[in-house]
Amino acid sequence: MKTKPPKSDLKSLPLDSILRGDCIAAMNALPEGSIDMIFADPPYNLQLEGELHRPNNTKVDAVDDDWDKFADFATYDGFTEAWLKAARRILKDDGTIWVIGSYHNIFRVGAKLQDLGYWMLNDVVWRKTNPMPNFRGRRFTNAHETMIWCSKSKDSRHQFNYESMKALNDDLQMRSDWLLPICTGNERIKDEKGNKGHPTQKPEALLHRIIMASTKPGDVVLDPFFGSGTTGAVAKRLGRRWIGLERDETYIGLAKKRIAAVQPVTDPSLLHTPSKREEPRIPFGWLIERGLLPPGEVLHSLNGRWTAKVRADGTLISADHRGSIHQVGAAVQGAPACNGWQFWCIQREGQLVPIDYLRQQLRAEMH
Amino acid sequence: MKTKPPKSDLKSLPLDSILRGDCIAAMNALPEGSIDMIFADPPYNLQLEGELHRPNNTKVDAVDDDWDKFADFATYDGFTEAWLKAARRILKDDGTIWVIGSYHNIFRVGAKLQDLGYWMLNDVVWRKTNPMPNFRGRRFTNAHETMIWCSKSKDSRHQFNYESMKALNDDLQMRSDWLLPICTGNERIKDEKGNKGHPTQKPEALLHRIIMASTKPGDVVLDPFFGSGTTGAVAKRLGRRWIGLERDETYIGLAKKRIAAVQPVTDPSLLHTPSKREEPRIPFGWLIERGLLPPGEVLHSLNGRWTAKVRADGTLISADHRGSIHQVGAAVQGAPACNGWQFWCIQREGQLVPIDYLRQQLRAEMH
DNA sequence: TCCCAACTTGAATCCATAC
DNA sequence: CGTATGGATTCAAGTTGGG
Repeated sequence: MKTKPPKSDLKSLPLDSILRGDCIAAMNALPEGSIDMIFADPPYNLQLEGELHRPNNTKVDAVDDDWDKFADFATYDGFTEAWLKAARRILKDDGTIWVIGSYHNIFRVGAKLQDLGYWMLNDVVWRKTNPMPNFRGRRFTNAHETMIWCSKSKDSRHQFNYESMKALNDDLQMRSDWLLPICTGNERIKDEKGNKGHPTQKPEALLHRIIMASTKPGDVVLDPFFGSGTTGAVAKRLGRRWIGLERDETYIGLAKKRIAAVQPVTDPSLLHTPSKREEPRIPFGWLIERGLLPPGEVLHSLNGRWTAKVRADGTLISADHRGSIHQVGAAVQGAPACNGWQFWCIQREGQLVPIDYLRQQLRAEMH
Repeated sequence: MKTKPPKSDLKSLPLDSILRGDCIAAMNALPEGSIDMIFADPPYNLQLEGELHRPNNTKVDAVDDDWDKFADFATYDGFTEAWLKAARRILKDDGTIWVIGSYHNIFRVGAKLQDLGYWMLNDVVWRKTNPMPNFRGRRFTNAHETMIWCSKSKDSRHQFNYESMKALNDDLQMRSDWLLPICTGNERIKDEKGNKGHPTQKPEALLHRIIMASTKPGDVVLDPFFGSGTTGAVAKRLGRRWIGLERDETYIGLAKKRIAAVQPVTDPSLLHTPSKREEPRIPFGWLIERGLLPPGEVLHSLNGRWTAKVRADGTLISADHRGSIHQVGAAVQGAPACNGWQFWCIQREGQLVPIDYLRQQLRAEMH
């Protein structure tokens, strides 16, 4: 895509402010080709039926707001198409858009993005360090959300701050899976009654990474579903201009107050927020999945007095006991506890070698 | 969804074999409602690459009339719809399907799954320990692929081996993000010239987890895009039946040889993890009938705050409430529900012991 | 002031069976 | 079919409050 003169100048934009009303109408009222980056956190169209309780009988405070209710997929698709079209018109030719969602909506959003001519650059997974567990034990813990990052079209020359991302990631290329905690504690905006101000507030660290990756200082960032204003708060801190669109007057009030308190960072060297590198925990079961131990293999205790068989799910079974390597190790000895990694051994060239040896092997393979 | 008699018996299925030909035709020739789980690794929409290039080099702008590209997506969508429909017909009512893909195709596949009435259970992210780096430094390293797990419909009662997954993950719930290496080294199938036999061979560890999570021993697993046969190899090892569909004779040859060399785990106790849910039900009244508890015995709540008396018909009576162990437990606490087996206790040697202990005793006596 | 235990909470399509 | 009911099920952080 060729570099063009901007279709509008900054003065014609309602910079650093929140526009109240329907986001589609508001976007249609903005000048064409004027926005550098859009971050959108649209309704997810959750389809919840009854109530959900934790095992301790407390009720989960679910998202049941009217703004998340759609009659059916067709209605949701129509809404998605309408706002994505409006967004595409106001985006600069080299601008990009981020959309976040869960499995309830993200596949529909992604297909629509492609249908409308957006060009996918990445899908990025936000892995939550502290997701809500699955309380009924019927599925996998829903521990991530998906973001889609697109340019306006295939030929766009999008902004990507490769070096900044590399620096954020201990000098390794930033991957498409990001590990970040959900928004809790002091960061979570409260209303005057002390309740959570918005049910789906996103963490500032997430927006920090997104804005740092795909915009320059001074760029205009627009958020059509502004909510509690995380996008505006981080954009202001990072020296970007921002525009928020929001229907709900209460959310607007909370966001305004929040953003007013933000101090922009003037010294760019302060922007370096190194991410923690995670040390992967290695469950014993992974050795079986990975073929380092076959199901049915016999393990021997270090002293040779006991044996146990490896099961396909990573538990052990001995004459009288079944459970984890630690549990069975403790049980056969009648001990209160046992480190199964050191206690159980395999035969290697006539020697008994603790299974911890295999774990070290696996760790090395996983860096 | 109610348990129904199977619509076909195992004898009518081409078990543990590869059918050569088009997967849609092959699925249409199989009996309805006969498959427990489908794993599908469909082709990505790679023909898109060249065709998006406009001959006149005009920018992609007004999306609605960009019918060239729409035609490409439409072709892929038509193919996706056809094979997903055929797959849904042969799936048992309580069966599930897994589909893996990347951002090139997974959003279209996901939307189509929903449109066809499949019910999403999870989207699962396969995080690669060793992804291909991004050479141009214009995007994030593409370090994951996405899998969608669906039941046939909203009312299905899908198989999920919660305890096995928990065991595989050091006794913590298995999350929706899985860290596994890509398939390399000895596991990678080579052709007779020593080149890689299949371009997108999936790691056996991935299939191990999928099959362990969502099937029982003896279940029938079908893979409509069989390729190098990873699904068959792991299914055989884990005591499941399998059917592979594949067009390419070369891949079929490689897969047959590979699967023939697999040693199945024969001991069922290594494959099946019992769960509390599948234990036979013991009515509380049986404890009284069998003399384990005399009528009039006083039960104490686990925290010692409440008491209730056992009546001869197996109900309890407290100061204000009368009913089952669960009902009275819930009522005294003012809770929406209560597991009376864990809540109510008897005195044994000065300790409060949950009545669940007596249930276990009774279960043991009944083997 | 420090420490530890107890309590709270988060975008959730979260049950199975008998009658 | 619908309705009633037995009874299985949670992880990581942050906050609160007492000793």
